[in-house]
Amino acid sequence: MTTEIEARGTRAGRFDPASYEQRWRDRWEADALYRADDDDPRDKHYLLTMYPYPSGDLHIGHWYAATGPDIVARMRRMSGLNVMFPMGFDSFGLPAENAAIDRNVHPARWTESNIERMRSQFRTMGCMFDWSRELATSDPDYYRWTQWLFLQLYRAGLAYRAMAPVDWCPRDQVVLAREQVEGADRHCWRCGTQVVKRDLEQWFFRITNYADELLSFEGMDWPEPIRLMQTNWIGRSEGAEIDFPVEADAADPIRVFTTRPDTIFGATFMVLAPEHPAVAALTSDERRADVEAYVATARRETEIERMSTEREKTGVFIGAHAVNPMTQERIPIWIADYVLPGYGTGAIMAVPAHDERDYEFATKFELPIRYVVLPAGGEAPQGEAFVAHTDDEVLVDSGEFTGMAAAEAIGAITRQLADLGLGGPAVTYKIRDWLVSRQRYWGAPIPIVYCDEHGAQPVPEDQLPILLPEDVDFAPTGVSPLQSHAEFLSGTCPECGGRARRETDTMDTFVDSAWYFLRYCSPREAERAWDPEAVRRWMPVDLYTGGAEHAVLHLMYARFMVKALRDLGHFEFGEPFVALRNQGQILGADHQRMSKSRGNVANPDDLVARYGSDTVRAFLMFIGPWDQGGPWNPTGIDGVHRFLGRVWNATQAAPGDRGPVSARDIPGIPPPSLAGEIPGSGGPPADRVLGTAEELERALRRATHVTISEVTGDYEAFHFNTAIARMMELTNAIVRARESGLAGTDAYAEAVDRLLLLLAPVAPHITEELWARRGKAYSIHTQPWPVADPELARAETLELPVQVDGKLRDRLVVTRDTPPEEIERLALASEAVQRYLGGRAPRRVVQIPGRLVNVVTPGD
RNA sequence: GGGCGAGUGGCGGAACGGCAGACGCGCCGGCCUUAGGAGCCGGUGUCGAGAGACGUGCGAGUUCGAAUCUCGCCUCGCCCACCA
Repeated sequence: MTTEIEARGTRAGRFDPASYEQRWRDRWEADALYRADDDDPRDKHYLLTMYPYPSGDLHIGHWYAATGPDIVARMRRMSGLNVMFPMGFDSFGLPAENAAIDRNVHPARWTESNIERMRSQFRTMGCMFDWSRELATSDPDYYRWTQWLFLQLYRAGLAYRAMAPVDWCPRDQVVLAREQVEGADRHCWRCGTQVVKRDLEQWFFRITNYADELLSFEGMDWPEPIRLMQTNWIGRSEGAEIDFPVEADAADPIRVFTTRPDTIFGATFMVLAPEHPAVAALTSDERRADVEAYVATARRETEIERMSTEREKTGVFIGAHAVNPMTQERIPIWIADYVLPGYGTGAIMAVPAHDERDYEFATKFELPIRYVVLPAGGEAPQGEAFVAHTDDEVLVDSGEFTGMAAAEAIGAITRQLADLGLGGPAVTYKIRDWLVSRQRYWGAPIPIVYCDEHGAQPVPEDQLPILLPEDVDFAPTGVSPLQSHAEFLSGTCPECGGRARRETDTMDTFVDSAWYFLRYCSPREAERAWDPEAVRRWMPVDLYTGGAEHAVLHLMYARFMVKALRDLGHFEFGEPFVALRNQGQILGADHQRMSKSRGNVANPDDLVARYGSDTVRAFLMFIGPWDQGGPWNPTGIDGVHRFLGRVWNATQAAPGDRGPVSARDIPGIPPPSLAGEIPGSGGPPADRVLGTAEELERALRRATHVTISEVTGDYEAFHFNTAIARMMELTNAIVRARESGLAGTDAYAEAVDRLLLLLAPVAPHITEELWARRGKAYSIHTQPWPVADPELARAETLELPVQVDGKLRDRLVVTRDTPPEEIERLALASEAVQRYLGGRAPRRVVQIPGRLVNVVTPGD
């Protein structure tokens, strides 16, 4: 059902989106209007928006996310670029398997039907997706190459297998990557269940090799918050590794990592992680029972309990001593779970005077606290650690280094330790290698077999893909359903040709998405993952858009993958995404994240059926800044629909159509009461004054060219809401112009044509329809982008605000070339200004040319 | 606890250090109508009859001039969180 907007005073047809939207989409499809041609001579432009998981239905958030980049893609194409804007589906993943368990439908069938539904919903949006490049990661033609990629990384030593304590989701029965464990309570990113630790043999990608390179964002136009999050996640710390000799005979020294080697004279004890390999050997007989009990407790604890800062420090003395290499002092060795096994060396020198955690521990267990760094001339604080790290700290009580500035001492002490062969400068990172094994069915099988004789062996590339069998049992048992599939399990060792057992884990779906942008370049390539020529042509992605929630997941994995493949010689570039923009998230009406379980998912289908696709697109882009998002509220969509209705009417005015006249509301025409007059001198009422026809046309052209300039800038900056506001203003000006009898003039035609071109990226259907109705050549979407003429955009008169002491008191209308002395004279002559000046001379008159005048009174 | 970001009418939101509230919703009044839940026209920050005064979370500061810059505080959101 369509709202009718009466076409007053015109012979235009009804504004009825249902009558043309589908028709134009069919035409674009038939003409392959949006297909990106590899051989196009124009400059390439690769614009990508993150592909969705095929969850079932396209919701309002998908529309919101896709419309923004679609607008930019369309504008850039009209600006003369050969734009590729592909779309596909991230179709491996757990929900498909859960659907299989819950509803007894095979994941493949469930995924296929979801893709089909979402593809058709996507098409109603009227985006310029190049569907000829569509891909789905669960397609064997795709995951064959995901497996191939695994083998490339394996051969390069970037994929390895290790026993590791891993985060395990007890509900989804699957291992998670560190990046997939969220929040203070350490819950699963997917289902929210608290994770537990498990020791398992797992496959890892060596992303830590690229930690330093991933810290560099040089030449990348990425949002600052994303860069910060990645930087913090990588967590580079510079400091020193220091060996502490152990008293026991024949024991190796214990190596610690510290960022504050300048505090070593205050190291009064050592703490090892309970898991530290030296613990068992160093523990004295009389302490062994306590130590073993503590280690066992620590092992049983969940990550949550262990990581809590609130919790009181615990630990035990292991009955051994080390020697502080600087003081030669004998210091006790403790174990405590606040020292983490996976970071640094898993052991610390404890400096309670200068570390809050060590301070708390020392206080509880009555260990000595010695201040060795203090503010210049300051005193040791009472009852707390001194952790500040500023420029004016000096060492005290530190032997030969006493009196040295702390910043300097860091280097000096590290050097001396290095000279003594007791360590040296070191760098550590928080980031861990990427755990890619998943004990699940619906993913790309890891292409490895295990031979009794030859161990883990890569599957030869010519045997790819390793296909997922269809006939499996989907009960969630904690092991992959593939483990009970005899036929799948049996493989052949490439070394000896003997029987080998297949790896049954599949790959994290983030492996799939770490390279899909490469596949889009040559999606039908049968013999290779990609055609190097096509990748050279299209990559890197010029502009990538998507949600900020992928800051440390997908976006970092994709960067890693590209750097690894570059180093393997597959291409030259080292970054996949030159520019990145994040859309905000559309929340449910209840301000919560939209989810089926909350029942707050807004579906656009009803709105599209009622208002048409263009109105929904324009409304979504109008509600606020695109990068901000917000709770979904369809109130106000009528206003946007009305706007398109006014466009419909205004653009179809026949010569001679006119209505009541009001020059007042055309932007650029100053209120006539002020024009050319001394302010305050009065004049005829605004709404009865007419400009001449020539003046009205000039004003309309000015409005047109100002709008071209502003809308172009707004689109480039992703400020779609203000761009639409500007087009609403131009539309209102055109409606007024028609009422003034301008329909049929060149200025009117120019305004209408430019408005349609500017609006085309936001509302592709109505603009195509109106373009055709105006007898213009198909398609509006291949027309050149309008360019503003600065000469026409410039107003010949200026309206200057006149302030007194910074407060607006009057306005001055002057011609552009009025000299400053004249402006000052007019300002001072103003009645309002005189009132505030009270006969006194101004202390000062500030003029910002073309902006305003501020008269400063002498004051009291 | 740390880092980042945001607080503007009844609502969504505008505003290179220079006219606060663009544009739209809603509301009020009018027109047109058998009718109006359509459409069109006008009004709409708050207080005040008015002139005018006051207004961008709170408090200071810089400036001729601050929603915008600086400092402190409050509230909300996101990310990280015993990372030595």
